[in-house]
Amino acid sequence: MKISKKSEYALRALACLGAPGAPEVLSIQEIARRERIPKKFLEQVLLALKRVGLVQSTRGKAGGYALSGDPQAISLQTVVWAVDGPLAPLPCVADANPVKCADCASLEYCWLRGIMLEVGEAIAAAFARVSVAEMCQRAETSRRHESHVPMYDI
Amino acid sequence: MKISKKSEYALRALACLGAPGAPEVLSIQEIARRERIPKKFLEQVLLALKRVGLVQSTRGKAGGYALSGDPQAISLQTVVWAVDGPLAPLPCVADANPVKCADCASLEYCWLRGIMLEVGEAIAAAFARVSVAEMCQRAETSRRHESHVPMYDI
DNA sequence: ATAGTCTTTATAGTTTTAATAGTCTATTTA
DNA sequence: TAAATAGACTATTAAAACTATAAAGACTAT
Repeated sequence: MKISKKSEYALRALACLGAPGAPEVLSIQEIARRERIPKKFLEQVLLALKRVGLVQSTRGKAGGYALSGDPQAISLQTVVWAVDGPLAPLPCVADANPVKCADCASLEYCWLRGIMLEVGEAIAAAFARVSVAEMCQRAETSRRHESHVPMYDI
Repeated sequence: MKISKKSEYALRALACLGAPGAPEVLSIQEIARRERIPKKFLEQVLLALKRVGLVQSTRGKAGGYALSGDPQAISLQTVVWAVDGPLAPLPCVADANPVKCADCASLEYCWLRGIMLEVGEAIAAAFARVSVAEMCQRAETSRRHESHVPMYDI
């Protein structure tokens, strides 16, 4: 039940782009440097975010990525969904394209699916509760604390 | 965010052992046959369940596995935990042995960890809401429906 | 034109998960 | 006590998923 590196990087990249005081537009390279994310991998992540419209990009010199849309209105569920697909504990629970398990008589009458459906909804709800804006705020608070963390804690 | 086959098999095996009308003791072979689970793999799953006391076993002829403890009092969280470990979205969120991520200043001040901690709790709570007894009941209801499912639905 | 950037596709490397194999120990029964 | 049946444990293999990198192309501002 772990989230992928891809999701983690996506969240960190968005927090980076939404950090107060940061330039609106940041290049892949710059984000990679700031968040210590492998650049080539980050490229794929940002592309996935772009496909669903969470960020926009400009090419050429001084180009890069910027947040798109209202950070208040975008939940982490949307982000994770964009890079990792549905938050389903079983393939048969995916909202978009549920795949029946080999040994189940039918989708409707699978008891395990019923349970996992509920679990999946709980997971989705947990991510849905946090907006990108709130995440950025939390990150900022954390950054302020970090500078006070003594070295032996690191 | 998928659960492992191991967890799925564990749940199915328990539902099999707790099915009303089923013999108290079932051999690995019998469970494997009923649930169409690879026998040797099921063996490992049942061992994991035994280690935490969810089932008990007897060897020799007429031996096998049986439920242990009160199915009402055991939640699916316990089951999944037994075979897959903590339901943590990130390694730093594990309840028992949290591992700090390489790039975080500290466990306490990581904003991502804060968020994932909440998500992890939501997941755990979702599993905790369902008891083994309830699962068995659901499975039974489902079995009754299955027999009425027309072939073209299968 | 050129430097800097994103885009796309392909592929290599690594880790995790799933499944299998083999050997050992315990229990019943003839 | 030997044969049959069943679990216990350790190790190995196979497959899939995930993470990361590479290379060539396309776009934009200067």
